[in-house]
Parts: sequence; C-alpha cells; structure tokens
Amino acid sequence: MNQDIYQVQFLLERITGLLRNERRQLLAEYGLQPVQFEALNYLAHCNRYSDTPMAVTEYLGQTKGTVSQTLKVLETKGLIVKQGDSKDKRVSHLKLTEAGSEILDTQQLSPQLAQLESQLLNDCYQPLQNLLTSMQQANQSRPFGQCRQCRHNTELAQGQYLCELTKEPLQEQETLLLCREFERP
Amino acid sequence: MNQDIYQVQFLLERITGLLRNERRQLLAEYGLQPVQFEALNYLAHCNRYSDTPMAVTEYLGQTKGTVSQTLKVLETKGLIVKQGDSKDKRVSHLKLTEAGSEILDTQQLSPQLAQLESQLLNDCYQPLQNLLTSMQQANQSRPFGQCRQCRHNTELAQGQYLCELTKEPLQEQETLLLCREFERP
DNA sequence: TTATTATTGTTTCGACTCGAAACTATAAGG
DNA sequence: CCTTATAGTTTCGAGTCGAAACAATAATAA
Repeated sequence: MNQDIYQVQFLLERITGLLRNERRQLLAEYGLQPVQFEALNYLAHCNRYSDTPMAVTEYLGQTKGTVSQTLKVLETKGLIVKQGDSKDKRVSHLKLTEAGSEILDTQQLSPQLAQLESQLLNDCYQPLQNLLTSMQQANQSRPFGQCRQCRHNTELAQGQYLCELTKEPLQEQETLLLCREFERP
Repeated sequence: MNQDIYQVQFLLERITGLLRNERRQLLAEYGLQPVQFEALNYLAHCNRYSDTPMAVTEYLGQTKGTVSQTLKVLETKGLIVKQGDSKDKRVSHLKLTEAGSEILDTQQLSPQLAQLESQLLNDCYQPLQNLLTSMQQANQSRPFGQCRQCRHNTELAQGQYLCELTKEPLQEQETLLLCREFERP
C-alpha cells in the first residue's frame, strides 16, 4: 500500500532527475541554470495577469528574494524585459525578448523524451494530469491552469471570451495561457 | 505530436517540483538538502556492489567531486559510515547508521502523495515504469535495477540465488536491492 | 485626510550546490 | 617496470536558496 506510493514517488524522482541533468548539460552553453530556464518557460506560457515576479514566486514555490535574483540574471542576459504596470506602480510585468523566445524554442523539448515512442508518453499523460490536479487540490497551492478551463472565464460568442474576475475580454489565444488566478469550475 | 511530449514533460517537472519543494521544507529541520537525501535514499536501497562513491556518482549523474562533498556532509552528520574495501584499497563502502535509517524511515514518503487516493498513484505506476526503462535503454545510462531481474542472476534453488558476474551467492533479500551492474535479460 | 497595515519587489548575507581541474593512491596491463 | 586507468578527495569559482532588512506603493481604518 505505502509501498506503491513509494514506488511511484521513486519513479517520478528518478525520471525527473535524469531530465534535469540532461537540461543542465544542454543549458550550460547558454550559461543558464535549470531554475532560470523554468522561470523563462513559465513566463512564455503565462497570461498578462501572471507575468509578475510574485506570480513566478508562487509558481516556483520559492521565496520572492530568491526569484528576484533569478529574474535579475535573465534580465541581465537580455532574455526578458521588465515593464512597469500602468495602474499599480509596485508591479512589474516580465516579457520574453527575441533571444529569450529563441532559447526556449530550441531547449524546450527534452531530446531524451523526443526520441521515445510517443505511445509511451501518451500513456503517462492522463494519469499524471490527474495526479497533479489532486495534489494541487489537496494543498491549496495555486493550480496555474489555462484560462479557458477557469470558472471565471465565459465564452461570449465563438472565439470571444471574458474574464469575470478582471472584467476584461480575452483573445482566443490568450485563453490557452496559464493564469495564477485560475480556479476550477 | 511534439506537443504531447511537451505536455508530459511539463507535468513531470511540475509534479516533481512540488515534491522537491515539499521535501526541502521537511528536511530543513534535519539540516539536510534534497540531494543529500537522494544519496542517502540510494544507499539504503542498493546492494553491496553498489554502495561506493562512484556508484552514487553514476546514480545521481553528477561529478565525483560533487558527490564526494555530498557524502562528506552525510558522514559528518553521522548518517553514514565509510568502510574500506578488503580487496581493492581504492574503494570505500558506505553504510547507513542507525540515525541515517531513522531519517529515511520518517522522511521517505511524501505526505502530499500519501494523502491521495491510492488509485491515482497506481494508475501512474506502469506508464512511468515503462517510460523510465525506455529512457535508460535509449541513453545507455545504468538502469540500477533489482538483482532479481538481472540477467546475471540465477536462482539455484528456492530462495537461493547466484550472481554470475561476481560468482557470489545472494540472499533472498539482497536480490531486491538496486545494483549498478544491473543488465536486462 | 491621515495613520496603519499589507503587498510588491530588491538587496544583502551566509550556508549550500555543482562542475572543472589538480591531486593522491591503488590497480591493471603491456 | 613503466604506463595507463580508476577511485576518491580537495580546492576554487559561479550559482542557488532562504531569511531578514529595506523601499515603494496600495489598501484599509480611524
């Protein structure tokens, strides 16, 4: 019983350990660390409500001080730019630069996974998705889901969406991004 | 197609990120780091051919210098002891102390996972196992499997085993441990 | 309005991680 | 016997991370 839990935990840690080592090696030529890449990757997939240092902090589960340093490195390397929020002067928005997007495009996919039969990965998808969802529900950590599946999102017409939380209309594409305010229906 | 790969990779990294953060917090009271725990955990589950610093190095995928420091910390904290090999004077064997085993017993299982429905985890087991196996095959990294499933292992009689590689008999229990020389049948 | 409190984000510090390279000691092979 | 390979340690420099102090702005209460 508990043994099963341990086995799955073992597999998860082992697989991700291998992926992490692989990524570390690949990123070395860019002078990037795994955690910096994770932040960059998040910023590429989050919406305009969720591209702030605080959102990254929540996503990575680290302290804001730590994240602040991570972001400083990314900015110094010219992979992201910081833009002040127009309404709340405390808040910054972080956008990927061309260079940032390029690194992401080339490094996003693990070569180790890419060379496997896709069936192997497909078999993992749904069980892992269920697992993550349950973990987030059980720990009231923010799920960071896609707008489109959020209970604050309503489809006005075909391809036209509205976020009830911000009262702002959303583009079709925007609703596929990750949002820190995401809540399940 | 590639999108599927990315999704699974995303889920793996997200789940393990949560587990890693959880573990970091839990280990803080012992003054242990995640990587130190991983080494300790490995040493608790490997056999007597695989409890050396070099084996830990291969398992963790780091450099021997890095691992040497990790092990030094564990030894200083009294969680492991170093024993010289009787035949090869270059080699050390690392054994868990009482204190080391205790920490492992209390910290091994993730509370976050333990509170979930076990069905959720069971659904993940086989797909993940297949994934890991394929990854190891594709990357000639050592699989670190159980003796009992190794092609060098033969069952002489019920509960009596022999390793053809070392020509040594193995106890029933030993064949359930991880071995660095493991090869698939 | 004004004072208090909360929130966002940065900076600094100290302990720890990690790879690279130099180094020691022992083993193996020609 | 000499050379090469292997196991392991040490040192160094760049980076990670949390804690705590700090500044600036926003929200709330009196």
